[in-house]
Amino acid sequence: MNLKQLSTLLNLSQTTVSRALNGYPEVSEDTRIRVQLAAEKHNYRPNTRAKSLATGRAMAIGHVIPISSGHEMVSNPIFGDFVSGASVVYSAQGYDMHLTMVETDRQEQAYRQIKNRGSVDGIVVHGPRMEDPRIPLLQQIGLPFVVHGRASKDTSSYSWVDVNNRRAFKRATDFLFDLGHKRIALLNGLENMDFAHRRRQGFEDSFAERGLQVDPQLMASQEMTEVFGHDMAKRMLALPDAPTAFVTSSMVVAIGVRRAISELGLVMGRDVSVITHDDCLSYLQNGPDVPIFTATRSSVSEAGRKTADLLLQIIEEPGSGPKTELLEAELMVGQSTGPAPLG
Amino acid sequence: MNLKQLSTLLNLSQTTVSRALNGYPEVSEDTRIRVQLAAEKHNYRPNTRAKSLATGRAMAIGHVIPISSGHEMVSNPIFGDFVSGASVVYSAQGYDMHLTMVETDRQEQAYRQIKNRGSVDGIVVHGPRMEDPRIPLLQQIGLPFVVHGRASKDTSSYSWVDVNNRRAFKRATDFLFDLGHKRIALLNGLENMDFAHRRRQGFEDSFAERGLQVDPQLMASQEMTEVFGHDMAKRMLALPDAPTAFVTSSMVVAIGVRRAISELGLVMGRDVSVITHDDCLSYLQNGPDVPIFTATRSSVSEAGRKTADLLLQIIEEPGSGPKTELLEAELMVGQSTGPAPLG
DNA sequence: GGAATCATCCAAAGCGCTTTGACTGCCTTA
DNA sequence: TAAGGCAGTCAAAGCGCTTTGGATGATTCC
Repeated sequence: MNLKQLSTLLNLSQTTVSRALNGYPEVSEDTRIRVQLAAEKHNYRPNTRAKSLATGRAMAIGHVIPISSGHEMVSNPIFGDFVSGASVVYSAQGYDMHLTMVETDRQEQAYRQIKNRGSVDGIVVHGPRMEDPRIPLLQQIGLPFVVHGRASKDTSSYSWVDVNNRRAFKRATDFLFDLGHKRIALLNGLENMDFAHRRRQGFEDSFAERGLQVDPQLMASQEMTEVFGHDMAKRMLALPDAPTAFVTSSMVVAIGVRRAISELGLVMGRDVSVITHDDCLSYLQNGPDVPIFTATRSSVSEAGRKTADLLLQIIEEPGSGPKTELLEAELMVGQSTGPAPLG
Repeated sequence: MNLKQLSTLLNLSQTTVSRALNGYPEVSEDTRIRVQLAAEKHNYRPNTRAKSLATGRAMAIGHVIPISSGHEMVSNPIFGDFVSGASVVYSAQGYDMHLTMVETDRQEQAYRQIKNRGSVDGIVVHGPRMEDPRIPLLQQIGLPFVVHGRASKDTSSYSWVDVNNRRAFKRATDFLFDLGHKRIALLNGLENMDFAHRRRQGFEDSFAERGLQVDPQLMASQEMTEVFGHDMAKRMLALPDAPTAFVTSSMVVAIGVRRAISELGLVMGRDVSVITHDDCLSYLQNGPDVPIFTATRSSVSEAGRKTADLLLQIIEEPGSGPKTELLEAELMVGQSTGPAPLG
């Protein structure tokens, strides 16, 4: 059933039917109701492609996920939750969501293509690097966008939604210092990712405030996997001057650390403390009542919602300038931290 | 830059330019090259919406993810990897991917809407239940689809890609029996999900083959979280006649079991054995050399690729009948299993 | 030499929708 | 009573592309 059929069926012009359905005032209440009923009855929906051709609005948002082409591509575990947060906003406002996964080295082409094909009104940029060419590119080609995260080295103004990673990791480290820990290790994500760099800064801020130096042996930075957490923790705990506390960048890494700790016959929270960042992933919850891990917590699905909100605002009122939102992480005390062991 | 501009620029008709770019023979090699060069230079891409309006092909595939509306929606951790597998296939063949997340109770409306709006050529059905109304619905409205998984109670013929869950879980259980275990527990996903039901069948098959009865106390079925694995294992291990082995439905659950085991001062692989199903999620890898967990392994991103392949085949040659693919899981021996402890 | 063939190219219709501009009657207003 | 306003409707243009059904010469064939 399309507009034409529906309109001949009703003995009306396509114009009138269209107006009736889209809530224009130049239609009598009687015919509007008649039209709506008929549309309902025949399950009529305007064809998206025709509609957006005519209006110039795609009513769709693109999400572009960079994937590393080299080895097995690591799909970001955060992604599912982020997207499901965003999708709530989109569907509430009648937008569709398009997904594109692009190898890191084909980014530019991909974004240009997206722009020219005109199938989305705006896009969300995922996984920004410290210096990210996508941002100037998108500004240049004039496609509305919001970044999930930031690109530290980009001083231009653009829209983003980010967690205050630096502050969160400073607070986490402070918390451990306050408990009397002195040897504190950081297991971070890959530091070409912007968020990881900021987290390291927060970690170092805390040391600097106390006039202390970070021991490079106690910092590692890799893909955030369970195995990384385990292996690194095990290696560090075997050092002559082993750490008594760990700060980790994700729950999965913390779980690896926990495994290392228990393999060494130690008890987490007593012999070794662990604080992790917790993205509140739906399938990796941090315990029900008292959390398993003490954590800096910030919901990534919430971030998805906020990002989508911002992007739709920007699209609906162009020229309103860049919008940003900095989310603060909560510091939730769980069972994985305790006072530094004596001696 | 659109077709019209490009063609006036080249002093050619839109027809010729279009044909040149789409590889039709009625164009001289000279002009074809001239056109292609110009298109390249001005970064021309045909507008997707116009193109699909004209051709009737959307060149896009929809993925519809059911989300439970009630509590915090649990986004499937599998989803990211599945989708990234599928997206490789799509982009290789010039298809886009559309994502829709729909509350479970609004499914029917959503699918009808997708069909009528005509923005996709086919869809992938995620998370089938044992008796899933989406399958007859899609058959009725005539939208090509492939199910990731199966709906046991639906006897009609439709296309699907699935892991042989029943066989995998039978083999896992057999393996434990062969190691001398007698008290074996199953920590399963929600059993209204088809895959979970099949896994339970496999588990029970193994018992039946030995003339044994499953102890209902040793079976649990819930959302597959770490906390579920931990709490359930702890409860079961406290039973007078505690299990010596666990079969779990996901790595995350197995990790919870591991925590329970070590909290009780036991050693996994010696005092208690664990076999899990491993979806080969990119961010939750099961150890590098010798896997941490003995596991039935089947890559979900591979399943994504296969599903996408099938769906595109179905779309390109309609009427070729339903296609199916049953993937066998490998049984990988790791460090989490060993002979049943004596006494 | 005229007809038939072929290689190239083009004008125009059409995909399903929105939107502009115009056209009806009918009701006010001066 | 004539002019103006208004509510309700419609025909047609246009969004950017593909595709049908010719055109136009150039080439070949009898």
